[in-house]
Amino acid sequence: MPEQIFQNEFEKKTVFSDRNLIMPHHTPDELPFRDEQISDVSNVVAHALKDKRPENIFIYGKVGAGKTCVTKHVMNKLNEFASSNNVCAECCYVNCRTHNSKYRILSKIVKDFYPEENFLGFSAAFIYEKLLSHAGRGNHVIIILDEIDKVRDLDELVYGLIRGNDEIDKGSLSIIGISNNVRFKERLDPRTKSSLCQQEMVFAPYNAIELTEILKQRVEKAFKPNTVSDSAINLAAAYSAKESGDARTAIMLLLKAGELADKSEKSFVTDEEVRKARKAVEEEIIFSLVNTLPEQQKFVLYAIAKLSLENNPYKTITGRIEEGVLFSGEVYREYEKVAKHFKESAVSARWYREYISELEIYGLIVTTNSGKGIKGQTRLIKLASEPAKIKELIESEFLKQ
DNA sequence: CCTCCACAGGAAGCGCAGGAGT
DNA sequence: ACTCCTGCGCTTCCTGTGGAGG
Repeated sequence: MPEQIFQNEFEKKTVFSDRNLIMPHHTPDELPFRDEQISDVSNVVAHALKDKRPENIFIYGKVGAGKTCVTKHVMNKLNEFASSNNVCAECCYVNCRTHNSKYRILSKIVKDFYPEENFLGFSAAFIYEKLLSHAGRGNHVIIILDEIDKVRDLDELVYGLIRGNDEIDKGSLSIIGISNNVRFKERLDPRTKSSLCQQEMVFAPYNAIELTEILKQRVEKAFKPNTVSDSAINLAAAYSAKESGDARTAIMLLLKAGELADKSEKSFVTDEEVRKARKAVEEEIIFSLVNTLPEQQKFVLYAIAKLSLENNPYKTITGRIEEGVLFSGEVYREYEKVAKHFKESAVSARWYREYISELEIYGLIVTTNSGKGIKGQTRLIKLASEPAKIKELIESEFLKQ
């Protein structure tokens, strides 16, 4: 039986030549339209090769604008160059989503330098000293903090690392911070801010033309020749450019489209696959979004979906007629019923409004302020996607438990 | 014009979990 | 091991707002 499955899988036709090259985490050798940024980062980092401390860099840009790719690319090149020329400069990459405190970051860095030793359970001070003595031997250490906004005690971390430079005669410590959150910089301690932002760089999102070129390059490497039509690539680029200019989702879109082609045993990826892939990706996002919602918020969303289905007689708003539009108060009362049904107590009306605002930020619902024709001031709520699907999704979630 | 309605959203404060300091 | 502190989710209370209706 397994032999049969293996044999089938082995013989299965595929449009991919090397699927790994189109996975989201893969760092490509070439980064189109980022030459300027690469040389900017390299110029700063290059000081380390001349036994000088590179300035700290703060890189800001939206998701999928190539921030991580560019820094990782420069990091790899620098590490290569340093080791082949016997220079004591090294980069160390930390993703702060998983290492989100000073202690975790420091242990991760030290562990990278001494892979054979185990630092679990050692005090923060010990690990800090270990890092300092490593740098103090003449090493120029550049620490890349990706998603730096996720660090809980960033002020202390930055302060500690900067101050560390005063305590060592040789070598140095520098930071490259990467973030996609604009407002995060504002909450920083002014001293942290000024030392972290010695050099500031902004990565603009890609436009449709650039995305097309990026996708073409990836397709050439990851797909078999002539399996992806030009218009499919253009479509994927156009979708992503319109929404965010995000290269990562554009690439994901093509990966998904390729998978769909394989599944239906087609040997080409066309517009149709890209369109289907987009729908699938959207649904996946909604699915995971809804799944991670707190229970009470699921009740609220469920109440909205339920009412949207029931209230089919269209609600009239002066001048226009819309389907599935609900009043805030009406939803709250329904939500109370839903919560009661599941034997949970409902949150207060005030907090329910916070839930509504949050659901809107997530893009699960759309709200507008009531205008003329409606008593008082209230919000009109509408589900952003199909009510039946949302209702079904949440119902299946609760049946599982 | 005033009052009422049906909410929006700010401010203060409460209870709790979990991390830091001792 | 213990306190202390802090952030988080939430409630309570309150003021503000814009249209309906008298």
